[in-house]
Amino acid sequence: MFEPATSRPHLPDLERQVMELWEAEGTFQQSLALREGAPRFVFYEGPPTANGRPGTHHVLARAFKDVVGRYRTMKGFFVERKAGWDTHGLPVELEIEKKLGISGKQQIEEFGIERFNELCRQSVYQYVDAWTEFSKRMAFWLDFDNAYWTLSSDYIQSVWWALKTMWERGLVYKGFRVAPYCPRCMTPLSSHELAQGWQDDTPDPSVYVRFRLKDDPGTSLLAWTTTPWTLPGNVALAVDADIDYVKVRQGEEHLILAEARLGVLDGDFEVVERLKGRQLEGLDYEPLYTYLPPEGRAWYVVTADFVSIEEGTGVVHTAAAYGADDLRLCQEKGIPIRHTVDLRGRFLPAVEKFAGLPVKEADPLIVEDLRKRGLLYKSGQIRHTYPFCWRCKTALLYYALDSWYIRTTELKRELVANNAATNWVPAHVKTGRMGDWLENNVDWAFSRSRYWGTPLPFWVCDACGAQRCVASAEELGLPADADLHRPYIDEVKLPCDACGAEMTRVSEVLDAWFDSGSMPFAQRGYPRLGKAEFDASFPADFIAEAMDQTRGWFYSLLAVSTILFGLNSYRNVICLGLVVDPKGQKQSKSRGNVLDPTFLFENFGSDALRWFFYTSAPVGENYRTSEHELREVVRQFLLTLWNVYSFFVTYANIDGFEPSREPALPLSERSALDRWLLSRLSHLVETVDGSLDRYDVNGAARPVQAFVEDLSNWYVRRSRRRYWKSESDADKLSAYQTLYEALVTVSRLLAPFTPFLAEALHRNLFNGQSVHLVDYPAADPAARDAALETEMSQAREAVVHGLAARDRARLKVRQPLPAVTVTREFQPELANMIRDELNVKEVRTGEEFALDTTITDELRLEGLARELVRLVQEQRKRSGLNIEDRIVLYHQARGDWSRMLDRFGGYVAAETLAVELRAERPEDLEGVTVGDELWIGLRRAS
RNA sequence: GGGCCGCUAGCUCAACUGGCAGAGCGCCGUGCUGAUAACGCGGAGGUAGGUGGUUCGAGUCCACCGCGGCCCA
Repeated sequence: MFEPATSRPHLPDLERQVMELWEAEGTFQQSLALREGAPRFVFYEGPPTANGRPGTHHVLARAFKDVVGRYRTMKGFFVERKAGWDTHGLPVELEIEKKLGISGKQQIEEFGIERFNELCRQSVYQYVDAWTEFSKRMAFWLDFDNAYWTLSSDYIQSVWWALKTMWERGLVYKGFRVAPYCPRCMTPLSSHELAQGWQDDTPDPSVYVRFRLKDDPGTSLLAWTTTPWTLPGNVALAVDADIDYVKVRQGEEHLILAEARLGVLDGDFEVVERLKGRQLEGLDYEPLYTYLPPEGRAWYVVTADFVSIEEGTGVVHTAAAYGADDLRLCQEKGIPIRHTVDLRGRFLPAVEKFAGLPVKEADPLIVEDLRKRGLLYKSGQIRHTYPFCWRCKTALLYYALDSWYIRTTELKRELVANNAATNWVPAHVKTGRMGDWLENNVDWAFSRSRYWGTPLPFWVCDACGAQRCVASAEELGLPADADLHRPYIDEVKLPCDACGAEMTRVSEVLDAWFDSGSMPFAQRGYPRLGKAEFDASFPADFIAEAMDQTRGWFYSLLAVSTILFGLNSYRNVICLGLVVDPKGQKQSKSRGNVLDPTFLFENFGSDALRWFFYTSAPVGENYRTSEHELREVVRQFLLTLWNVYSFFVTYANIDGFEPSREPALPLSERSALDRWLLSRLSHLVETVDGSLDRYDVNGAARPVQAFVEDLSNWYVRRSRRRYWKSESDADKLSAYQTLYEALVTVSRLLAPFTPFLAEALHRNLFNGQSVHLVDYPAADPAARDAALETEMSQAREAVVHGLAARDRARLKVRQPLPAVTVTREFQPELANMIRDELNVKEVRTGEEFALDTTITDELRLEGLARELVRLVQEQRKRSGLNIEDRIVLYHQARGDWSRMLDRFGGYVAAETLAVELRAERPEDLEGVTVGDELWIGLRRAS
C-alpha cells in the first residue's frame, strides 16, 4: 500500500515536512557517506557576505549550485559541500557604523577599534544564522558544521601565506591610487558605494585657463576644467598625438587648442598655424602656482590616449593626484606627484593663498585669482552628473592615496590563458565580459585603510624603513589560534633584521575579495594544515555565481590561483543573470519592487522558485520574476505532476498494486501506449542526463516539463479506463507498471531540481527510500521506438484535425459519428485511440482527411446514452460517493430517452457502476429532471 | 566613450547546423470531464526593434543604427 496522496497538496507545508525529515534522518550526511571513497566532484561554495538578509537573487545562484551538487552525487561522485562565510569588509563596518550612529574613521577610532571590531564580529554571526536557515529552507544542501570562516585565525594565516608567496616573488608593491574619496568621512569609497551616490544636474564651475609657454609668453595653451581646486596641483598638460591642433591669434595673444574645439572661443580669431598634438609634446609652460615645486621635471606638454574632443579644448589639465588618468599618466611619464590637499579635503599650509580652505569653497577664489592675474580666459557653469557620498552627501573628490598592489599586469598572459581554458556557461562570458576585463587588467589594489578585515602582514622598520612580510602567527610569537585582527595585531612589534630597531605593522587591512579568492586553500588552512584535503580538492570542477562576480570572486579566484599555482581554480563555471521585476528593472528597496524569498517560499514553495529559475530564462539572462510566474509553475508543472502521482496512488491502492510483487512485463507484452511512454521516457533520461553533464540546466529541465505534460494530458488521459476496469488482467498490470516506472524515474530525474517534491513522491512510491540516496536514472536504449513516437504524434495530429472538423460542423464530441478517414494506416491500438477521441465508429484510410457527419437514429440514441452517463457521474460525484461505489440507478424516461434505455441500458449501467437500473421514482429520492422526458436518481447499492 | 547580453503575439518565453513563426498565460467562442489549482478544439492577436547586405531562401549569417539591461571608463 502507498500512503494516500491528497489531490490538493499544500506544497510549502509538504516542503517543510520533508525538510524536517531530512534533519531528523541526516539525509544530507547520508548522501555524503554513501559516496565516501568515490571519485570526487569538487564544488566550491562562493561565500556570501555575512551581511544583510538573503534575497530572491540569492536563491538563484544557490539553486544552480545545488542542482549540480545533487546530480553529481546521484551519478556516484563524492561531492563535498563545505559552506563558507565571507565575514570581513566595508559592508560589515558600515552596518555597525549605522547601528552606532557614527560615521567615518575618526569616529570609529574615538569609539575604539577593539569594541568596533567586536561588534562587527557579532553582527556577522547573527547574519550567518539567518543565511543557514534560509539555505535549508530552499533545500540547498551545504555542510554548515564544517563551514570556513574568513575571520578564523587558520584562514587568515593561509591568506598571509599567499601574500608572502607573492611578496617573495616581488609581485607586491606600494603605490599611489586615485579613489573616490569622502573628505568628511575620510575614507575612500568602493565602487559599490560610489554607484549609489551619483546625482544628475549638479552645477560646477566650467573654466578655461591660459597656460603661457615658457619660451613665448604671448602664446598660451588653453585648457578646460570643472575642478578649479585641482589647478594649484597642475603638473602637466595632455594632448592627443594624432589630433589636429591650431594656433590662433585673438587680439594681442595666441592660443593653442584642438581644431575641433574652436567653438569654445569667444569672438573673432585667425588660425595662424596647424599642427599635430605630437608637435606640441615637450613644450614647457609657466606654472599657475609654484607653492609645491615638483622634485623633477613637470609643467610641460605630454601626449596621452584619453584626450577627448567631445568637450573642453583638447588640452587636458593634469593634476597628478586628483584623477585616475592624471595619476597613471604621471606615473608613466615619471612626473613627480605631490598633494596640495590634505585628507580632510583642505588645502595644505604650503598653498598659502588658499591654505586651510575646503577645496569646494576655494573654487571661486581660485577663479578670481586667475582672473586678476590674466590667466583666466573665461568661466561659466555647467551641470553634469557628479558623485556624492551616499551617507553624508558630501561631494566626493578623486584623490590619490597610498595603496598596496599586486602586479597582476605582469601575469596578464597567464590570466588570459587560464581563463581561456575554463568552461564558461554561457560561453560568451569567457571572451566577452571576463575576457574583456582581463585584457584591461590593472594591478590589484588590495589594501583598505579600514578596520574589520584580514590585517596586512607587512611590518616596516621605524628606523631604516626595511619591510618584512609574515606568513603565520608563529612568526610573530603568537599562538596559532590567536585573534589576529586589529587592534591586537597592531601592537605586535618585530625587531628589524637590518638595523635592529623596531618594526611596526602597516595599518591597512586586506580587500575582502582577496580573502574569498583564497578559499581554495584557505578553507583548509593550507599550507600549515589540510594539505591532503587541498591536494584532493584543487581545482574545483564547478562553481556558480551571478554575472557581477566577473569582477569579484571569479576574478579573485583566477588571479590568486594563477599566481600561486599557475592554473585557474575552477574548470566549469555557471554565470547567472539578475533577478529583476516584471518590467525588467533591477530590484531595489527604493523602487519597492523587491520580492522577499520567504514570502515566495511560504506561498509557492522553494521548489517552485527553483524550477522557475531552471526553466524560465536561458542561463546568463535576467529573470523577470513575479508572483504570477510562480503561480504558473505551481499550477502547470508541480501540481500536474502531483496529480498524476495522486491518480496513480489512488488506483494502485484500490487495486492493491504492489510494484515488487510481479516481475516487469517485457516490452513486447505491453500496449503501444505504454511502449510509447517508455520510449519517450528513455529519450528524456538521456536528454536530462546529457544536458546536466554539460551544465546545460535549461536543456535538462525544459524537456522534463514537456514530458510531464504528455504524461498527464495524453498517457494518463488515454489510460484512465485501464485502471478503472474491474478485471485484473495483463493490460492493467502493464498500465500500472508503466505509470509506476515513469513516476519513479521522473522523481529521480527531478531530485536535483525540485528536491522536496521529488523526495515526497519517491519515498511513497519506493518503500520510503530517499530519492537523494539512489543513483541517477540511466536510459534504457531497448525502450526506444522512434517509429512508434512518430506514429503517435501523427495519431494525435489526426485527433486535432478531427476535433476541429467537429467544431466546424457544430457537432458535440458526445455525439457518435460513423467514420473518419485518415491519410495513413495506423496500428489497431492507435486507430482505436483516434476512434475514441473523435467518438467515431470506424477509422478508415484514404487520400485525405474527412469526417463523416451522418447521424443515424442509432447514433443519436447512443449520443443520448453518453449524455445520461455524464449526468449520472455528476450525480455520483455530488452525492459524495467513492469512485468504486456501486449504485442502483432509478429513472423515469419517456420518448427517445426511454428508447435509448432499452437499447443502451447495459452500457449506461456499466459506465456508471450501476448494479441495477430501475424504472421507478421512489418518493424519498431527490434526483434530477432533464427536460420533461427524463428523471434520474441514485442510491448506493447495499 | 568602450565591452557584453537582449529586442519574436497584450504578458512570459521557444524554435538542432539558414528551410512552412510556436507554446503557456490573458481574451473571445466552444467542447469534454469521477480529470487536478483541469483538459481539448477554434478564434482574435506578429512589419520578428529599424535600415541595408549575403543567399534559391534570413527570426537565424554580416554591417550600421535605435531601444533596454549589466559592467567598465
